[in-house]
Amino acid sequence: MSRDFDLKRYLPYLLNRSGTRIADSFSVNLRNSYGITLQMWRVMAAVHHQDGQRVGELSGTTSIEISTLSRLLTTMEARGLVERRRPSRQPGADARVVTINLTKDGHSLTEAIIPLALQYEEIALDGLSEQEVATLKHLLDRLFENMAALDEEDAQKLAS
Amino acid sequence: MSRDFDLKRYLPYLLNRSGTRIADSFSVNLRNSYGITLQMWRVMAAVHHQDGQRVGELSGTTSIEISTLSRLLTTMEARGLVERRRPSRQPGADARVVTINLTKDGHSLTEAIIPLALQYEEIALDGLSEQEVATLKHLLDRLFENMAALDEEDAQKLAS
DNA sequence: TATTGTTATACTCTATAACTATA
DNA sequence: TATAGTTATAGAGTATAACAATA
Repeated sequence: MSRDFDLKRYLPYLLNRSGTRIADSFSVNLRNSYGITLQMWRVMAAVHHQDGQRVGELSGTTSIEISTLSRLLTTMEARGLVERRRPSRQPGADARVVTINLTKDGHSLTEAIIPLALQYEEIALDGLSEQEVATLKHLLDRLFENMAALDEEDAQKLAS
Repeated sequence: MSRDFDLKRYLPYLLNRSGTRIADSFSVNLRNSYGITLQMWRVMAAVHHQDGQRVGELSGTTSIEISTLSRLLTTMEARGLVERRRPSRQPGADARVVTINLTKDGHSLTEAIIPLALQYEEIALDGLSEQEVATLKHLLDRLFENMAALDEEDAQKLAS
């Protein structure tokens, strides 16, 4: 084992295993209890948070790749959870844009799932102090921002 | 927007977006520079950390589903990165078990990638104090342990 | 020409279950 | 009967590129 690489203290490893563990468990529960996938929940939670997001924007907030998202939206539209809108001919509107809204049913389903989602968060954070929770969330935000600052060009230069 | 559900402060969301951002960027770099996938790297890093793990064990340490892993190992074996072993007829050995080792090439490739992996970690953690890094890693460990304590039976009872 | 979103294709990953060989 | 691992199949997700409509 390499002296300077300790998997058990390697951030991407720690991030991946806690993330997938929560995701996998919640995913099973969503399917069994509500018949939806985790990705559908992510879309619903994101649109619930901010209604009328563009498809590209939504791809960013959900971390779902845009072509996957476009087809996912078609499925969700067919199931009556969301609707696509071409922002009508307002002055200066960009007619290429498509915005996404929750339907009434989609909104109700989201509200119904939220308590379960919060229970999972509570279980994950069990035993942590308010202060620790705040610190953790703050630091996760920092990681995200730090990675955002790394563009593709810079990333390619890393492998030397 | 529901009063008690703030996506921007929702742990699974924060975890997922920082995790996928690091993973996506590293993944592109691994493919372009070394011709391997992120999942292959995860296997290599896990076996590098502890040689001779069983397939089931390795599924746990890599968070890769076991049937996916089994086929991935076949691919990696064909590329000369790892080898499968039936622990030979030692007294009391379980002949059903298959253990995984890095080949010499697999080991060299892993060692070659480690500096890049550490650079990604450094970028993600940029600007954080030693203390903050230690806290973050500790808390991510806690999350993982908390989720491990939740078995499937308990999980099903959550949706009420 | 560039951008927004959709669609097509091939590939990877997951979920489930059947299968083998052991125990 | 149960367990470790492999394999088969179908369904999701990703990567890439081509495409239509609009800017």
